[in-house]
Amino acid sequence: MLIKTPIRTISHRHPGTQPRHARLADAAMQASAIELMGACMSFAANAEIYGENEPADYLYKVVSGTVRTYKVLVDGRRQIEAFHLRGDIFGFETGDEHAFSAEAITDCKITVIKRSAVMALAARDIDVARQMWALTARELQRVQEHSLVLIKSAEERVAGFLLEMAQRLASAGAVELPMSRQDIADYLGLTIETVSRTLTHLESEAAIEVPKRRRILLRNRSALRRLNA
Amino acid sequence: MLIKTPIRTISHRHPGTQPRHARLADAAMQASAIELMGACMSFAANAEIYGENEPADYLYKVVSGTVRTYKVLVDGRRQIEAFHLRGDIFGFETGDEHAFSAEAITDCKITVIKRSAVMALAARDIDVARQMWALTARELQRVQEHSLVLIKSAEERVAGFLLEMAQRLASAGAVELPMSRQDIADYLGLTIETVSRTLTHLESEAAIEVPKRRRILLRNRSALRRLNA
DNA sequence: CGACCATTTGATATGGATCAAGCGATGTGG
DNA sequence: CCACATCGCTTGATCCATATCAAATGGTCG
Repeated sequence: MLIKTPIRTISHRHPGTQPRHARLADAAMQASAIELMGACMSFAANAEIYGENEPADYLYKVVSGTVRTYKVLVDGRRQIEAFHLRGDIFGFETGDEHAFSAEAITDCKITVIKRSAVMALAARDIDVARQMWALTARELQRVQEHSLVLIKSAEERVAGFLLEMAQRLASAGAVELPMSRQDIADYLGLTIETVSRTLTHLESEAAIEVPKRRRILLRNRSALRRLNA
Repeated sequence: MLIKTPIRTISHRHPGTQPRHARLADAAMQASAIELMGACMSFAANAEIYGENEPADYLYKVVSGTVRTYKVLVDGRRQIEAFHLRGDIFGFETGDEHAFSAEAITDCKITVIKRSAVMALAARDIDVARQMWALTARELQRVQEHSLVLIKSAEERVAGFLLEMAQRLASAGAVELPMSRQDIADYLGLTIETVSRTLTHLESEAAIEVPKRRRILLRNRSALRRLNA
């Protein structure tokens, strides 16, 4: 069970951006208060956004592009914890250090929010506190679902992944994957070879079609859903 | 990857307990406000506490005994999401339905708290809101760690499990396991045979000692920690 | 004592990892 | 514009960890 993934670390540190103070006008609306207080930053593909064990001073919201958060185990295996797409917020860890590393998969624009500002806000404004709670709860749900994936067979994992991506990318027709096969493998706890073979197999069963490597058409969703157990 | 676990469902429904209103004196202390508002109930070993998809109207705190929360996949595989020991709070799901089922592993005493009461409290008292957030965040962290377990080898999983239990049960010397081998297997995503064999193997390596089936002595923690990767 | 259930142990099968090679798209220098 | 290198991915062959099937063991409870 050894997977040696070469780790790229094109560092690209963000400075101590001072967010201007946010207005609270519309705290009930989805993450609105949080959105207002951020500073926008750009990251090139494969740039590091933050590293494991760094102080978790910021929250991040994806404006465009895709981000992976992951952990590298002592023996070099990499487990991708999540893919973060446009609109997703990530980086809110429990402790005051990041438990995962984050990297841009594609070129990204990301809103960076000082955590202490959010916390201060949450201490005064109950709606902000509840919003943060809701975000954490949703993340919990996502991780719970993902950990169910990890006990399934390769085919079930890949089918589930495709359905998840189709849903989250809200793509009519084709799913345009932003991530490499290696990323998918490390997300699903499989090897790149198994992911590749499974895709080939699903294609031979006419469940999917792969016209380009990163473009996948879901031809038979119910077959995929059936596999999804 | 088929695991057929016979599911026991000795039903034992709890009534609509009306918690008396809580005092807020000491909200800063560990879950104190929450503790005060509960009604205590008893569950026999293997009794169902709640089922998947039931309305999640209550929160639960283990006073004594051990609880498992789990999900049964369509094909009969059972994945145990968590073991809840004395002091743990469980049942706070994201939606308004339980995403998992909960059963008493041993005879249990459990404090049952009406969720709406907690929510009402949280809407007024920011400390309660933050406490709930903190609990959710801790749970998130636990699940994240558990999902890392699921990509490891059998030996790593079992070693990790023993260390986790030793820590949580805070047991000097021996770990007294409240759960069966089948429970352990379903928690670790292994079969009962593999769990058994792995324990035997760890014993033959003098990393542990198993004087009784449910009692395990950790003889060489650093060896276990090494395995834990 | 006898029956039952949980657990261990043994034999075999298999899904996915590993090792190795081939392929196709993209980019680069001549 | 084409040879050539490179990179990401696929395909093939083999191996191994863990599942599966089957049986023995031992602890518990009537």
